[in-house]
Amino acid sequence: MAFPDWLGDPHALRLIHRKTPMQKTAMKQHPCGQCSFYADSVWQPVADGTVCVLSHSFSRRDLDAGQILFEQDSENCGVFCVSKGLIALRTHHADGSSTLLRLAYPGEIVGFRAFLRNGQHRTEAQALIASRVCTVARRDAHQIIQANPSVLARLASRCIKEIDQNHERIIAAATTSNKQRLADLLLWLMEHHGEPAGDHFRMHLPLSRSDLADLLGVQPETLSRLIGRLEKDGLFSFIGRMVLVRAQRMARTAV
Amino acid sequence: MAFPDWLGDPHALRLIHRKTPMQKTAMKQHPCGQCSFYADSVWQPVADGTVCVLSHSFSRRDLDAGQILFEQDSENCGVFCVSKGLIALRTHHADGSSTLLRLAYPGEIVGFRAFLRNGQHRTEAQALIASRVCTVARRDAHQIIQANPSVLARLASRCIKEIDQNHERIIAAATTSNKQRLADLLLWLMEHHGEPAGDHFRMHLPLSRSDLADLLGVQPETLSRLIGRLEKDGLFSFIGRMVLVRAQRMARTAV
DNA sequence: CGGATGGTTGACACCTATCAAGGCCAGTGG
DNA sequence: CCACTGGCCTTGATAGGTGTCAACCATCCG
Repeated sequence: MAFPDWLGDPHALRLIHRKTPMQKTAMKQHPCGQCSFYADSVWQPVADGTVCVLSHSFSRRDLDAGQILFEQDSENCGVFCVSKGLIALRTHHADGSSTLLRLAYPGEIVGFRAFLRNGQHRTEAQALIASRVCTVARRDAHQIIQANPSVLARLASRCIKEIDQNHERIIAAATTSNKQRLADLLLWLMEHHGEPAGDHFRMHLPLSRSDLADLLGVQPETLSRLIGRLEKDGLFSFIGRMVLVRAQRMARTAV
Repeated sequence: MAFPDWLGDPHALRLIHRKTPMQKTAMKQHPCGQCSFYADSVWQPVADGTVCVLSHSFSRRDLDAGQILFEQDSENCGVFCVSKGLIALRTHHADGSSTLLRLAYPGEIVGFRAFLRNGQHRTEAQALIASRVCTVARRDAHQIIQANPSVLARLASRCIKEIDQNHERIIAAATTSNKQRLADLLLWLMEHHGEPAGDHFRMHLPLSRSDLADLLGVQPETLSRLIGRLEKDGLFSFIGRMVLVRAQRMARTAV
């Protein structure tokens, strides 16, 4: 299945990693050792004595759908890693409206901008579905980075990934129609949330219509009409937040 | 004058720094010591023995208007710092069209994504006006970062800045009209390239119309009409690439 | 029941992309 | 000198897309 570049590779962090016996020992003590994203974790390079610091300031937190992980303009209190579920990053504007800027899936880091600039969050993080987030407290995270610069390198590489995605999003907005981008977005979401249903695929949308509209940069009314047009094309069906896609494989140029 | 957030603060790096005698000595040996952006240079933390490595792999290059600094899909060969002029980062698409993604002014770093991912450039860098760029070769840059992690921290902070700007750009695109964003963009460019002319300000646009259109995410024909509408409003005048703005101070809500 | 929320639909004005044509200007070659 | 060309930009016509305002519906909840 073809994916829209501006959303990134949905499976980028879903990797199976083989472990040597030595690595297995290290993983036992490492707080991320149990995590399926261990190999790509920004904390993976932490070893030896520093693991204690990491373990000490490490905390897991379960979030219900709709719950807020951190508020906009709040002080950063650490580095958050999504372990399960789906986190939405949005900004609230002065006029009361808000814009959904990014989705963060398991394996992705959240709140690192505020952490690196040692300041306030410019976005709000909200769990869209039941989620689990692992946190490393700010003070200790700084200490760990001090002791182990390759953690910083991994953080930087996440930044690069995000800049790349932003660029793809800007390019997609300039070169692709809204209808096509909605189709791309839906197929991409289907990769995460979809399940087979006969010859179809089906999912429960984790996003409200207005969040979807934000991701495309259009008004909710326009989104509603885009959905109508997609449905008329016959590839998608919509029943509330249930979405069915008829073709399992759909080229980006097919719509 | 009010600035559009999505373009960043045009004076962010124009700072006057006081120097202690000790700093003055360090600056004499430091290749960036003469640069007016020394205090904020990503290489500023480099000191002592490592300065030799830095100086050794340091090279300056002057570019004419229109000249290419690096090509898209070319291998990264170092970290580039804009010292003078204006660099445009654009991507070329398969269909022959291209999109201007970012402008880099003196003090800004260019090509660091390819450097950090140790791969190819995804954008092309072109000098829009006569420019000077300082380069630190890749191999040595990696060595310097290894020896001095705070350089990496500064690079990461540049990444954060770029992500912030991308976010502001996405928000601006979703909440502001194209006409308003063009006015914002012109005023922002005026800060860099404008000069007083009586009670007006005047500048020679460093960008073609189609580059301007790219920055707004519209077609060139639309840009031409937006310019016409701005001119009709009376705040701007256009004669080819010469732009006059009547009011020195113009609120973002004034258009 | 009343009200809030989330979503859809309609009407309308406006904006934009697209295609086509033409103007302006610098460079080129007769 | 002129004609020609190509790049850059503008303008016009037109169809289609989008924002905005408003009404409406379904659902949930106190």
